[in-house]
Amino acid sequence: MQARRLSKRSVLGSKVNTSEDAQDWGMKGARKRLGMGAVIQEGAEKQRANDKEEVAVEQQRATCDGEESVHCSLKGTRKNNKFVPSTNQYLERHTGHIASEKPITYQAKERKEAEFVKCNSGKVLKRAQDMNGECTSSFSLLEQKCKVVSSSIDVPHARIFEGEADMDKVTAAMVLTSLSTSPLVRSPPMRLTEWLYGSWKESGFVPSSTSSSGCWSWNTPSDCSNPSTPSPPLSADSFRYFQPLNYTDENNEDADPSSILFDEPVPRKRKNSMKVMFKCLWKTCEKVLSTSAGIKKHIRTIHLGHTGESDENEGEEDFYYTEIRLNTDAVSEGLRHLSPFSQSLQSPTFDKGKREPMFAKTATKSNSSLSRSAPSTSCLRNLDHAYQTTAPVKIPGSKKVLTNGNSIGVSWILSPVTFTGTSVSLPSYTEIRESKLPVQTVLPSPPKTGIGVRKPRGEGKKCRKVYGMENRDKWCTACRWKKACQRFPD
DNA sequence: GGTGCCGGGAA
DNA sequence: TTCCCGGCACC
Repeated sequence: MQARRLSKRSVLGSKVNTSEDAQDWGMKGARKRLGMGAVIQEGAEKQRANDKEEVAVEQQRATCDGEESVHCSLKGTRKNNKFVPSTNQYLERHTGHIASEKPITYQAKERKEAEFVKCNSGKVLKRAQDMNGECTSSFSLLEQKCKVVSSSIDVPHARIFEGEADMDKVTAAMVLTSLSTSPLVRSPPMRLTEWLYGSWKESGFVPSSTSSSGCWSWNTPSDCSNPSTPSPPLSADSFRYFQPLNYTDENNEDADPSSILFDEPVPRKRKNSMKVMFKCLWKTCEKVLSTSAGIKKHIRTIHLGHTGESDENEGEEDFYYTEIRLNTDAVSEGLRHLSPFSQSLQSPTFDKGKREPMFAKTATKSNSSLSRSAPSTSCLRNLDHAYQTTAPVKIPGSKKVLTNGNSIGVSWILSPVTFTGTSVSLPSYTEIRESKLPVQTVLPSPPKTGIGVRKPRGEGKKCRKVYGMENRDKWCTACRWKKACQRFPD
């Protein structure tokens, strides 16, 4: 039975709340909320199916200002179409998983009556009850602009089989009738990692026979005004779900709600081939937002724990995010792969999971020192023994002019050549691209016969020949020290 | 072999 | 930094 119920949930939902979770919670019924349209038609006749109280797991969606929404799997009870989440469920706000059923560490995050919990690992948890749609008002007070939307998650082909609407739809219909307002309806969120790993299409989810409807819907008992609009199906166009949900994003104009509210997705206007996103570099945090303001707010709020809008530590969050460019331009893509910055940003070997915030900070802060110190080593050496500098090294694929101090190619080209002995990891931050690297003019080397070839012996007489071994004390210091003669230089 | 001097060690 | 020297390349 359990499996049957669980199977009703969407793929995305099943990722959020696995059947294992349900077992652990002793769940007797995991209900999926379904498309509203069909529910309204068949709601009454199956109302009684919801009259009994049962342990349930609700999947809900919370969308907060400046953040992508998260799917929450709440454990609780259901009676008369009212879902009452169990108390003391603390949800990890990014995944929606229940991270704890006990408060961990109360931080100074209290806003109004709700609890805002931050555990030692840095995760910010929120009590499940506050995430519940029925607690929208208090949650809104808590998060101010936050909206909490209860929803299940869509299955693309659900609308095809709307005729098979079943009890679950009825349930949704019943809830609908109690709704009076609704938050802005958003498309189902899809986290970057989930999208990348294709959990949606590759999880092998097959709708059960009891419910083939996979429409994702929203069900906020007290906060619903656009109740019956089915969401667009996930498809190849689901790339657009990269666009994080952010109510206050200034750049959100391309996240046209109308394209989400209706069946047929409106093709997103394409300003150019590049889509710049901002990715949180906090350990284990994969958050990607479309604007720097959004990611800053995310970092400030979630990771740094800054509650207000104070300027305290202003700018610190800059160290914890990076810019990524989601492009559709293959040419520029190839070019960027030549850059270490791009590589560090996009290379699959870039281990984001191991990136520590402090590393990011250090790397960025060392930016200036890096650009100061490392190349200066080269310069010093060039100045010290300019006559014996090694031959110019060709960098395949590089056509950068070394005399351009602002070019990002400078450090890149110099690093493998002159950073000998010490591996220098270049920070992968946007700032370095824009920072004014010290002008690093590589001194032109005189013609050489080859690397490591000594300078031709000078023709002029040296102290040794002039004064002879007998008068060694008359030699110049360099000659006495078997260095290049300073008295009779070539 | 003589010479110039680079590279590196010791104080 | 100064002093010294092994060792290499050039003549």
